Amino acid sequence: MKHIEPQDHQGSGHNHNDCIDSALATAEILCVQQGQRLTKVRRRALELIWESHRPLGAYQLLAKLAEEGFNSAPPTVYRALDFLLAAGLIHKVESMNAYLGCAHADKAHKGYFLICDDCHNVMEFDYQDIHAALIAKAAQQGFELRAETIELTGLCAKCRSKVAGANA
Amino acid sequence: MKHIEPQDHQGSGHNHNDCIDSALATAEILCVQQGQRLTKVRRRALELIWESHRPLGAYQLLAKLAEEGFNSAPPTVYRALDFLLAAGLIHKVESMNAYLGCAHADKAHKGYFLICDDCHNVMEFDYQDIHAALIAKAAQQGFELRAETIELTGLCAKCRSKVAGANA
DNA sequence: GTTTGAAGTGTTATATCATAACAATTCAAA
DNA sequence: TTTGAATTGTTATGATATAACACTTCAAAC
Repeated sequence: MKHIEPQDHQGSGHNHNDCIDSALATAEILCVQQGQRLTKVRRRALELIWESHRPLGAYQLLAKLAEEGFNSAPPTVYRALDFLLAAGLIHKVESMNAYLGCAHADKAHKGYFLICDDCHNVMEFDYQDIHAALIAKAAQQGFELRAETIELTGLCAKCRSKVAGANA
Repeated sequence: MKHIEPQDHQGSGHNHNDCIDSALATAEILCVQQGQRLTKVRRRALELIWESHRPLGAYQLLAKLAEEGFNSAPPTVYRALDFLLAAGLIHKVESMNAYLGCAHADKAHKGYFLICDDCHNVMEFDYQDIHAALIAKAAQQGFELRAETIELTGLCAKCRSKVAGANA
């Protein structure tokens, strides 16, 4: 069982800017390697998604881009999102219709998420045991797995103690 | 590891009407037990969802209901869907924005799905091992699990052989 | 350095999914 | 039968996403 990589860093006492910088650097390298162009709007979209501590909706992102002088029509943002998704630089959280920076874009992986119902923070985790079990389970049915959407919701540790405190 | 309960029955040589009847009968019993009212529109919505072999979109369902003289405004269908979801009689497939009859509404369970990218059929499966592992994994992080969205996409056995045949 | 063609972007319009708010009706318990 | 909660009707709007076609950019081929 591997450890969780926290996707959200609020309160963890470190400089989130480092994460953004690191994610952007990784993105640049990956795009060059794959002959993809990380254009201005794509790059800025990725930064903005990373700057948000929570999954960002397409129209929230569009508003931020528009503020900075980018074209403010929906296709702009959806094209950027499509690119970033295809490049594995972000994930879509299906149950929230929102988008999240991926902290390990350089490693092939699935996005497994723990989503807090209260603070809406999301942790991405990697869990090879479950992944292997799901592949095996699907194969048993003659099913060839392509993608996995694993989104778990509930209460994070911080919000649980907050609730407990309120009740005390 | 438990066996898969096929949610879609096309080609499996049995009478799908039996499944619908059984699901409806279960629904009636559950509603009575819980003091809930399975009204005309709710009942018919559930039947229509079951009659579809694939997850049904809210507006597809709305169109079918409208054909039969039910009110054709969106709130009608979303209210029915909300009721059926809350009662555990249907599931929402988040990655498709579509709704699916639940074959074991009488047993508390999570909806785990195998979704074919090609024919869009969906199989629901129950997998206690994974469920337990996910709970444990979440608990390890101090996270209290409430709901799970597990949606696996790929190619079902039938579509795999179809593709193989086309290439032969 | 010009051509050229593919990739990317701008723009308008529209499709698709979902809910807010308030009025009217139904239905069972008091 | 009243009465109040649940349900449904109705209008409007919000939220998410894509189609279609024109225009621009940019790098490789010439």
